[in-house]
Amino acid sequence: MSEEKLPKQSENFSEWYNQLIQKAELADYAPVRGCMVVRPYGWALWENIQKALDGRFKETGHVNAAFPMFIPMSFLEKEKEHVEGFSPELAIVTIGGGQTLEEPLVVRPTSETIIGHMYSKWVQSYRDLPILINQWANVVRWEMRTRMFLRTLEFYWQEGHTAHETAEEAEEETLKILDLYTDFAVNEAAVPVIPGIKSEAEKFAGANRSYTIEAMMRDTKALQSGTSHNLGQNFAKAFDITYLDRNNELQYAWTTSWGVSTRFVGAIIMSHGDDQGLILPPRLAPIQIVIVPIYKNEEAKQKVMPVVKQLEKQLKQFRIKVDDRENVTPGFKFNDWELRGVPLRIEIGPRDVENNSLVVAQRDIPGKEGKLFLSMDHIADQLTTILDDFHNRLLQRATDFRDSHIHKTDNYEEFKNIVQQGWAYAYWCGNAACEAAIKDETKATTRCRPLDQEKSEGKCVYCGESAEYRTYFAKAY
RNA sequence: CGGGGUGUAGCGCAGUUGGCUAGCGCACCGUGUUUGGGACGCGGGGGUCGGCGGUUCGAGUCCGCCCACCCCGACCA
Repeated sequence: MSEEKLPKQSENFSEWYNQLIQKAELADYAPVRGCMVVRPYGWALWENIQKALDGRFKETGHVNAAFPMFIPMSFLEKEKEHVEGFSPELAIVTIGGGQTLEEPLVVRPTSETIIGHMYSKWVQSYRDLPILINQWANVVRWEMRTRMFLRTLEFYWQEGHTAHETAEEAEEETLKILDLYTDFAVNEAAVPVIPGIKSEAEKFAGANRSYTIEAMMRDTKALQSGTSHNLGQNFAKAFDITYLDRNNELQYAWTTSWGVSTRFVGAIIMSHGDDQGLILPPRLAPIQIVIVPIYKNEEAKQKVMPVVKQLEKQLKQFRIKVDDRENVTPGFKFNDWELRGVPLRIEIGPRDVENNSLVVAQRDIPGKEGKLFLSMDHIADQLTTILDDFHNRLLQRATDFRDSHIHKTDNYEEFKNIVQQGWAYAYWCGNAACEAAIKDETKATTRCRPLDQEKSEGKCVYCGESAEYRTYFAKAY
């Protein structure tokens, strides 16, 4: 429950974000720098994200397993790019049970290495492939600068790790997962994302190719919201994942990895929230509908509460909460649940009981405009439709916002202005030097080259050399 | 790691040139009146003043060291 008003998004987006997380009780600062405690409301949201993703993984033939959190230091060192990428941010355990360990143990920053090690034991023949394993886990990356959900020392995620017979199958898997992530983001979270390919500089340490779904937050910054990597044979060679193929010849397997983390909670907060607080997408919201009973005295309460209880039973198919707190006023409750982003609020007072009606307030439409005055008849069906419409409006609003802040440009001066308040969509020659110079001069990084883009003729927005594709450039989290 | 800032009740803060039993708002507990857009009265509980050491008759206040966190930078899937 919170008393003071939230800062306005337009005035201080970053404070808005930090305070909202605490006031809405999604998470709290832990006593360790850079770590967070995910509170029940935040975790319930994450659980719904998990459910939506996990179902999709299972439908596409993946299974869950669990690998250890401790990884021998030497494993990390087996893949050169991988260790170079991760060594600055490793947490390393050197003492166990009071004894200095013979070999330090790394707290996993990601599990390619230890899973690669196991796959080399499990894979002998092409008949053992593909392996399609996912794990839900926590990982640790010792970041310099942290932010709740977006970048914490420890975070929760799923990491899928697959091994395949051929390069083609691995690439197919990588793209299949990118599609799955896109479908999840759009249809569950109402977060419009742009699926694309990462530049060499931005790709995963040890991957041949990294794909991403990029989302625009309401301050126009980009957030990488999920990634899918084609690891080629890099890890197979480092960990000796070999198999006898159909011609009885020894081959290295082709592997992939992919992940979505608690960072996605940040994506939801910053894609949909407004000055009143959170707006949660109905398919993921821990509470989809809150019922606030309204009465002035005991007599009115006796009339209202039985109807509320009856309605609660009738609406079991929804994630529903009756706010029967006696110590706060309905007005307070309205603001409280709006802060927490509950999509729909049902108000039932004596007048409604008389009329067999109720009031439904929609979180995304402020004030009286958003209130629907409905009959109790067929109320569940009505609410189903209202929630679907809600989802569609959220998605539409986020998409419109994004599209109106993306600008195509072929001029570097214009480019510099665009990335101050949006994304630039510009030709880039692919040269890392241009990418680095742009980052240096504008703070904008390459986000991705969208997959649905046709090859065309253009000139790099920075150096003027010929270029075949446009790339999104933006400031990013 | 560099620059800046802050540590006093759960949160936000005040506490003057060192001086009485360390205060205020919100939150919390009890109670009564309230309740369709953030209610109010009355009565309560809660503190090793970040830590250690020093100066002093006396330290939240002055000095030294340490610790933690925040912001900016460097860094970063």
